[in-house]
Amino acid sequence: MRLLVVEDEHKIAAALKKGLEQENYAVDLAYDGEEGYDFASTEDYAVIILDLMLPKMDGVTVCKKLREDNIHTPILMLTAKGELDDKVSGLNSGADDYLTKPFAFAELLARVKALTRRPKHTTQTKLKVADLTLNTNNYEVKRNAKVIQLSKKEFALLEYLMRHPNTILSKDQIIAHIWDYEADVLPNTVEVYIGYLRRKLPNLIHTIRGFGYKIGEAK
Amino acid sequence: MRLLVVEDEHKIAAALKKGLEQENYAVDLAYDGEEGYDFASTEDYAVIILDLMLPKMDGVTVCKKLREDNIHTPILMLTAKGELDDKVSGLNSGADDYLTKPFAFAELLARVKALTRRPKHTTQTKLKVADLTLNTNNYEVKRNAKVIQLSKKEFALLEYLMRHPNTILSKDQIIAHIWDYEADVLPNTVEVYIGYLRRKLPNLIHTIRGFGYKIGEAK
DNA sequence: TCAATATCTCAGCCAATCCTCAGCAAAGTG
DNA sequence: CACTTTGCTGAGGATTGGCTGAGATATTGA
Repeated sequence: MRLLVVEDEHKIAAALKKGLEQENYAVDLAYDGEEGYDFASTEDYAVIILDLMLPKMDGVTVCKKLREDNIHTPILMLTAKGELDDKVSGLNSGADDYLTKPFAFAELLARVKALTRRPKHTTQTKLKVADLTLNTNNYEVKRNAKVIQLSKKEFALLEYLMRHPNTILSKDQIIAHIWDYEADVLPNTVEVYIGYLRRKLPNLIHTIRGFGYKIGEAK
Repeated sequence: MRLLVVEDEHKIAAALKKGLEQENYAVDLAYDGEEGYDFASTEDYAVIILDLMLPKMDGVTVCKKLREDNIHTPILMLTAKGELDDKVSGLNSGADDYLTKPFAFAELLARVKALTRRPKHTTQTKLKVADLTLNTNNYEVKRNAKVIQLSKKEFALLEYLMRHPNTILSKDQIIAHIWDYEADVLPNTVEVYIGYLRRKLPNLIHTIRGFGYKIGEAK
């Protein structure tokens, strides 16, 4: 599935491209409004991720022009913090959803998935690994019918692990996925959260020294 | 595929050129920022490998100027250790990825491949030799469906051997590829690691006395 | 507002891993 | 065979990676 990211901050653009490609999307980048508009009106995208503040042509204008051209590709608008009015104008201009910076990548991914409208059975909302289930609709984690209480971060980490079974996820990947791009947390923080999860869910998360972590049945 | 390396330390520049050429890239070298900028804006490269600290014009400036000229060639920025802020400024200036010195050549190669975005099926992630498979996605090594545990260095060495089947790799080549250029390890270290691998994976790695090692079926 | 909870860092510990060394084995040479 | 060169391997010290308890700071909720 092909996505367009229109974002002038290269750091963010590069991070999104990398993350989305890991999730098997094909990603095109545009660095200003005009370029974004050109791409969007030439190519056929599943979703357009569009920053609000852009050089040459701002997001709202891009959005409006596309809608005038009868291009109804779903648009996810990125707005800087505190620009609440912009949210409104973003939605009025024809955007389908918005996200406030700084956001965690996992957050963006969830919205993109919602917009691609993969019917429910494709976007897994009930994840299962061994005797553990995680429901992303009601944020409930159960092990053998017993509910486990998790904090927000613990839940996000567990969800990420469970969405990538049989995959080793490095601490850096985990940080890039769970924390927002301004956060700058230490790898040790991941170790600590893995520790928390293991206390509540023993024998499920495995360390692969030098590489990262992996979830799965006891070996 | 043509690459540009902009690096003032001749030792590193030469090592990169040599290694990349062995991987069938054509490599141009530039030794300062101005020269690098000239090359980059004249020729057409698949990726630009750009040191941050450079005489005449630093990497960030080169990067910014190129982007202003609307040259969006993927840039891999090399930053010295401990210059964490530089990472940020590197990405903000328009670089697509960065690598902290000192790095192992294998590391750089992986990033270059990621940036040229040879789609997944072109960059082999599942290597196979005889009854042995190595998966670079989940770092899993299997022999006849049986998982073999390897340390990081062991894995890197095995991957290098498997990526060059029917090729004799000398100890020096192995050192240049797996260890970073500051490491300066003895050839004997390679012998030791070959020994470790042989213990875990008997009858696969062959010594060609005087030349090096080669992986393959028992002869 | 105050207490409970959550987030994140830090320092110290332990164990796996890395790498060197020295002695031995095997191969090559006259 | 004697001698040299090259490779192999067990032992062990140094280094690194990962885990955890303690605590400082931020956030939430009564």
